[in-house]
Amino acid sequence: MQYDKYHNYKRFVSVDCVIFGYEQERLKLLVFKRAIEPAKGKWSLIGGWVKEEESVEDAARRVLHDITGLKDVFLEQVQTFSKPQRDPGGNVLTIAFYAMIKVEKHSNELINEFGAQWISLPELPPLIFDHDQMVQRALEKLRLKASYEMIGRQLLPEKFTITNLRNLYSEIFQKQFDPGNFRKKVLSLKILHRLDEKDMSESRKGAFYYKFRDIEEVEFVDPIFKRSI
Amino acid sequence: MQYDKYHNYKRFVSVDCVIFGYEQERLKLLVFKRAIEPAKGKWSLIGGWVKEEESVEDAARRVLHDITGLKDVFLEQVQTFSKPQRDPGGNVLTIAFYAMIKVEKHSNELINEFGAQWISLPELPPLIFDHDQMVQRALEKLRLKASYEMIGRQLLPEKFTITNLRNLYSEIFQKQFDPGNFRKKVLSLKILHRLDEKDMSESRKGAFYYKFRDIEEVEFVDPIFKRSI
DNA sequence: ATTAATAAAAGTAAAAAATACCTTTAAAAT
DNA sequence: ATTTTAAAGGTATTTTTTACTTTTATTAAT
Repeated sequence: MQYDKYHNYKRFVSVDCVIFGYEQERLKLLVFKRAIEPAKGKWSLIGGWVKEEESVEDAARRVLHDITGLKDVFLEQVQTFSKPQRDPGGNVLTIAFYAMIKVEKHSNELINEFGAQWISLPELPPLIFDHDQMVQRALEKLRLKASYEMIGRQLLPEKFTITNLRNLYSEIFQKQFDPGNFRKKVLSLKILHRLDEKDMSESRKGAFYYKFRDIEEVEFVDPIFKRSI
Repeated sequence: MQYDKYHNYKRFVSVDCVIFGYEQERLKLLVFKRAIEPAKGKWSLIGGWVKEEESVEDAARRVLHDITGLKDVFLEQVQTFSKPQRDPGGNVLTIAFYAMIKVEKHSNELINEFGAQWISLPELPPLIFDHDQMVQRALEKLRLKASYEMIGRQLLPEKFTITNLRNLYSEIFQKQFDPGNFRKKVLSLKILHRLDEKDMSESRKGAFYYKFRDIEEVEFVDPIFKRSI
């Protein structure tokens, strides 16, 4: 390697994952009891070392797979955190990711084994190191994404009602949306497909189940907000 | 250090900077003739090693200062690039940043010394490694930023005309904006302060110079696009 | 001194999008 | 048959965006 003389510029590199899920009409985060010192037993995000022969995306995907048993998870970089003192155990630079997973799909045994728990945002305990910051930035990213495209495909179960989708948005933005206007907006995007089945648990009339149309069918998705620039 | 047993997870870490400037009514990038092997003499972004005792932001700021002589430059993370084979010289993980600087303010001697050049986007030559990707992602970030807040404070000279600002936006988005509507939008944000002086070089009537109001004066800046969510 | 030329500045009308709010509907429970 | 409920489907108002027109301040030419 030509850069060997620069060996003192080497750093520990890890990834940390902010894992979003949606369960019982609440937006939740998968958090863990940390398994190693320092801060062993404290609440934290799940993370892992980045191996020499893998990219940070590969590492995050590997960590997620080890924990949830899931492949093909939605994953996006949040930001790199690199203050030399951020981790009292050593000078570790870490790349934060956020993921969205369908809670009902992942393997619970793995989660129990790792001392993990799904916790809704308002109930989230303080996390170790700068993990609270990571959560904050991940939320910002999620909100930004949700504001220019309709998300839910990665979080909601296969079939869901418009009310479920609206409630997901309420959870993400911590505000209420007008049911009629939200429905109008969502349906105008033409990304959903109505099933012939209804969810009868919430009302007399029942609410039609919908599912997201396959991405291949959807030629062009309008942004949620039309903008000129 | 408690993590010493994990020493094989150490990686070379560098930063690379996409430096935006605005000169002669064109959005430009500061690119460099690479000084070291491999790819010595080829066009590249400016980069540097991240030292053990600094954050990646500190490193990027240091690199920028060394090149331009400027402090307090606008700087934001773009994304981490980490494919093991991205740099043929070694397995280097790099955090890309983008910066905006006022071209007229920086020291030209430093730039000449480093074999640097301001080049407009359409004229940009192919860059080494994955630097073209970095430029693309930086541009996306810049566009996103410019679409929800009025930028220009970091790129334009102290005083400028609305036409200058509109032209900057045209360069960023590669499209024309209606002069009347752009003016109306910009002035409605109340972030500019009109001077009593005119630029007479572009028209008989002359165009008033403006400058950005101090950030302290500006209580709340409307986003460029009002959105509900 | 008057007029022509120019981009800046200001204004106006139409279209589109967002918002607030109202009515009807389908099914279940009484 | 009636009541109840959230869902579904409106409608009217307001706000924002877009397209286009008119006026203005100044210089240069006549």
